[in-house]
Amino acid sequence: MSLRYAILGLLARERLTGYDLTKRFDTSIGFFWSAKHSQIYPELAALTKENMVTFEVVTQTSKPNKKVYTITDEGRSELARWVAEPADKRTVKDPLMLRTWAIGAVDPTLGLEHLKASLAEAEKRCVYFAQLETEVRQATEGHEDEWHGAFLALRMGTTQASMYRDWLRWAVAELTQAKSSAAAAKA
Amino acid sequence: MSLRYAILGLLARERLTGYDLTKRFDTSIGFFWSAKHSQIYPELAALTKENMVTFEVVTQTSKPNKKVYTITDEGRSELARWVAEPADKRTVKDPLMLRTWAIGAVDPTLGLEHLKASLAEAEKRCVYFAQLETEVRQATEGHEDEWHGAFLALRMGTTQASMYRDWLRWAVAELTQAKSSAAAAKA
DNA sequence: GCGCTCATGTAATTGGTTACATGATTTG
DNA sequence: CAAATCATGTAACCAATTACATGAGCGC
Repeated sequence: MSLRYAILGLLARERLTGYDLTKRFDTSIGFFWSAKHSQIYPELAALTKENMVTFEVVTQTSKPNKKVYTITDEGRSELARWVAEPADKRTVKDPLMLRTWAIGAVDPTLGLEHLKASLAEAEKRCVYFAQLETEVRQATEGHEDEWHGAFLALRMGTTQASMYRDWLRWAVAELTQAKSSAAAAKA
Repeated sequence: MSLRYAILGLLARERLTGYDLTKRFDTSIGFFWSAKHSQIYPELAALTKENMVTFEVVTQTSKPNKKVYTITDEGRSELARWVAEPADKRTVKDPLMLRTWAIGAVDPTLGLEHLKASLAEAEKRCVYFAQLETEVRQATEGHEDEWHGAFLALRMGTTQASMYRDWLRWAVAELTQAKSSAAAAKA
């Protein structure tokens, strides 16, 4: 039941289409909440039925028509009510960590290439978050209060990304060393 | 389909019951993979049918009987095959971050108490991970190779926990300050 | 011509949580 | 005497992913 609040939270700041929302869940806020379009469209329909949001159809010529959603007062107060509630525990599903955890049980040198690939992605992610942070900061100048929570969350994203990158660097170095010393032991 | 590999990974190191596995998912490896007993028992039944694991019934007097599961050679090679595959992206669902992100859109001072409560939990988590790391390190002395991956993963857990705690400390300080300056502006 | 972006939806399936069900033993 | 621990399972429900479906315009 949190997806609807994620949507309301986004719509409380901007008027967006289902397609826009999907992109947000895929990029910026994706590091703490994600969803696919197949989940978003039905939820928007439900929110419309409950008068939490309304939409306006915008006809376009060179692109498909779209529905631009706006949060209602009712939606806004429902969001406020929810924000004040205690939060559930966070859940993480990290397949890379699961694999890393298991490698020792099988072959300590396995999967090093995949780890390197993940490191490359993690580096990109760091750059992305650094950019995002400065962008958002500039775009919201003069409205710091309103965006305070968003900054706090973004900071977490940036920190998390660089921590993950650092871990990967270290893990790659560790396993590379383990591999070479294993090779030396054989020779 | 990753749950089965999480189970196989655990069973590759120890012989465990469904109950034991549930506890593992709830504590140690819970920070990168979690599951409830209602998901674990059926999966163990499926793995047994596919000859990935076998079990032995241990009759107990003062406690209910239990089934101790052992990984088979087939299970072990299936695990090895899976470890070498590229990993899916990790997904995070963090309701606290979602709420924090939204607070500015409503009332920047809302939910501070919950954040403080989360901080208290985060502090405990840090202590727990620090303990776990030294425990595992001692328990596995002389088998460092076999446990290398587990250490790498554990390190991530410890780092993540302290990063999360640091963020919460900072966020609490930020919001406390914002609250007091808002009160001063009114007076 | 091939794939990408924009744009919205539904259907089928898998993954995961909550609740139901039972019961002896230990600890506060 | 109430609550937690040990121990296993099923059923109902909700959440989420993958696949199905459509279609115009744009860049390479």
